[in-house]
Amino acid sequence: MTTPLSGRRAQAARNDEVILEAARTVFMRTPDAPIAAVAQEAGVGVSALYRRYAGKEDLLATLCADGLRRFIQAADEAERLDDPAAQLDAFVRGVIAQDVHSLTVHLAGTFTPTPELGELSAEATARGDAIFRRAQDAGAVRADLETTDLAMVFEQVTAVRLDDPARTAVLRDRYLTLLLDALRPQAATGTLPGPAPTGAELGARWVPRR
Amino acid sequence: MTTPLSGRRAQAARNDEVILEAARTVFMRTPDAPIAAVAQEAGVGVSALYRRYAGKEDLLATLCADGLRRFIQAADEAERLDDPAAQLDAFVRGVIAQDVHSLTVHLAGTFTPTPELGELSAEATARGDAIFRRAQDAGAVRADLETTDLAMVFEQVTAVRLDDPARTAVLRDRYLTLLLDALRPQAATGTLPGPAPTGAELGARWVPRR
DNA sequence: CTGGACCGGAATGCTTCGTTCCGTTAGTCT
DNA sequence: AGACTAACGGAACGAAGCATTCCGGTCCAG
Repeated sequence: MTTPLSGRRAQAARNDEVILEAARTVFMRTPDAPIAAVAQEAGVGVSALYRRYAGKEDLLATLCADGLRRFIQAADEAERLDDPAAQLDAFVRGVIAQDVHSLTVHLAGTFTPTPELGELSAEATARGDAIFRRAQDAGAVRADLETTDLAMVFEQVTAVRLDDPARTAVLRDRYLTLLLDALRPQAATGTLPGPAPTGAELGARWVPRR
Repeated sequence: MTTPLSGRRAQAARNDEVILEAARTVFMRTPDAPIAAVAQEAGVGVSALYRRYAGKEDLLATLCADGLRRFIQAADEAERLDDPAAQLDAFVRGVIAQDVHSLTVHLAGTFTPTPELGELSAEATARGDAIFRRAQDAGAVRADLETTDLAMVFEQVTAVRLDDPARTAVLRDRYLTLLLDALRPQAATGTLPGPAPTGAELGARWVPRR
């Protein structure tokens, strides 16, 4: 009943999930890990991987799309709250908790983008933008910040990384809390220098490097 | 008069500087760049490099020591100011402006450490600690922060990185300003979660990986 | 004029992958 | 029961990237 499929076929179906999970684990830790590392983490041979994905790019693109869906899902969950400030808080924490950034931006540029990824990316951006704007309109975010700054906040917190994943999560929570405090208008002592990142600057990361 | 040494020897002496400068530029942008990239940036052949350094490790260690000295120098300059709060501000901005973090932590672990590096590192840590403590004692820094948090702030701001170096500097200034605002006691809405990083956690990055 | 310090850059040998190949196993079907 | 074959594990292969070495040239110094 847990597995409607029997024997061999069930094993294969289970492997689908195990492999995807292993890939997420491995590439989150090391974006340029070899395929063999994923196989080892999953406890399978490399051929089990190539049976499911045409190549490394294919796997990476799948993971990236998955990451964008998690990003959108984090927006969904956050928007269930009433207060715009609470929404932004929940959204940002959700994105960081799932380490979505490692799954998207850090993987982007290692494969040629598909149309689907473009659409997902556009939706993700729009959703984050909406949440941010509402919080800002509600006076919960200092006026000299823009939506694109959010991407950089993700980038910065994601840079906190130790060998131990659990410890990393705790530390990220620490600095995320610090940064969320910083976003409030009350924290401002002056005006932030420089223009915020442009969409083009952020989008540049999606084009394959070299 | 610009070159007391003549002809061939002068060229060589000039190359010393050009090569080190090129190495700094290249490895700051790409910590795992090939030697050939440094040679190209310097406009020389690879043999000019190997004439001066025993190998890549040697060059990297030199660069790393140089970075630590810049770190200490940033502390020197900051301490010329009177106000402890201003000292901390100047120190942090100085470290980021020179991208010292890319020159030290990001390079560490790619070579076997020398005793000299250990000493430099210890001094650098102590100097940063002193500046931080004074600022905190003066009430300019929230009480739930520790010196080791400073390292993580550097780590995070350094993660802001675009293709254009000039633009990167501007953006880092933007987020550094945001973070410096966040360090003040007035910005706190609660207590930061999780313990700050330990010295051991930060030191782990200096041991060669794998 | 000439020896040799300095160089530029090709050649070398090694390591690290992505991908393919082949023999094996264990459900499945008659 | 006895093939048949989907699904594997993992070694083998070939391509790339790179640190380091080597082999002529070049151009002062003496």
